[in-house]
Amino acid sequence: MSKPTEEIVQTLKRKQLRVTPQRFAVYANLLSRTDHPTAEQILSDLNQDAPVSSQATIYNCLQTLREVGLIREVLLEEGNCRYDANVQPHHHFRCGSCGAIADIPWQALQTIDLSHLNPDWQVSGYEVTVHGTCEACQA
Amino acid sequence: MSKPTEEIVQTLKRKQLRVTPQRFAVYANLLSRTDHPTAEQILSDLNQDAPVSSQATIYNCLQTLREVGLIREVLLEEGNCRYDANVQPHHHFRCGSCGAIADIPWQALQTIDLSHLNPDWQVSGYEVTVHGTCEACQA
DNA sequence: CTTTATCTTAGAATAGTTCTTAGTTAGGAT
DNA sequence: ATCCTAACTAAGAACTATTCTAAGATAAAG
Ligand SMILES: [Mn+2]
Ligand SMILES: [Mn+2]
Ligand SMILES: [Zn+2]
Ligand SMILES: [Zn+2]
Repeated sequence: MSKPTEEIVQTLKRKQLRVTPQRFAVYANLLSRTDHPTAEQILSDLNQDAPVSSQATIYNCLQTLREVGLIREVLLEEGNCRYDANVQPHHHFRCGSCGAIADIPWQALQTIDLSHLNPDWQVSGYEVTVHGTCEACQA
Repeated sequence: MSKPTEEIVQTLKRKQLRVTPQRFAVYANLLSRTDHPTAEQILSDLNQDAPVSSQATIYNCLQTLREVGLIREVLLEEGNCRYDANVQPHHHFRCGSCGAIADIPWQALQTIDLSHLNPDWQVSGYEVTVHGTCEACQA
């Protein structure tokens, strides 16, 4: 999922965003991982060698990136907002033991027919959350 | 979904819980509604006429009721934990405009085949979240 | 009735996130 | 190349949702 630097820069510019070191770092970090980190995890990852960004800026960057549709939130546990640079439709698996979240490709599950739901609703999409235990957490 | 008082009392006792006025009120309130309220909404609902419960007790009750499996959390928007007295498997519809959450009966959607997912995962269940706009929010 | 483990509560504490405000800067304009 | 400024960063304060503390109250068993 990791992209070359120049491609990331172009992606940000295409969204009319100034390419600051912090914003680049946050987006590049999210693109490089598939573990749906929290803001706090991104912060400590970026600053582990040398200070790169403040906490407030991480939150600002995440919010901005979300507003332009480059990243999205994943809400699967209380009080923990996780982020995902994969904005294509896909599903998630969550380990109830360790909290790990993994992607499930859209095509891995059959398409669900939503045509018989409440006709008053204007449906725009859906996603499936699968619950279970990951390999590492099985006794 | 509302149940007679005695039935609620018996349900709590069956779970070895002391039937306090506050705990009864929280559970009865949740049973009487299908809108997946937040702790704050339950609090103000219970106390609107006369003081019935403190904030801390609402949180305590919700946690206890969840631990014994009488209610469950519904996490569909950031920073807002909602509660549901319907603990049978079912799906949810969320209006992206007003945030309203509605139940979708389990049988309303076809069963999803999860047998071809990562075999290292021990799958225990799943649920579908449908996104869209509710009737009231359509222009 | 007594007894006591459980429960409630006000207020303090905590954690995640957002706000404020002053200084910095990316990048278009000159 | 330098200037200009709207956009951005950042430290700390503020805010909000939730949990903790510890002291008094009570459901319900005996
Ligand atoms: Mn994902
Ligand atoms: Mn529900
Ligand atoms: Zn796990
Ligand atoms: Zn709506």
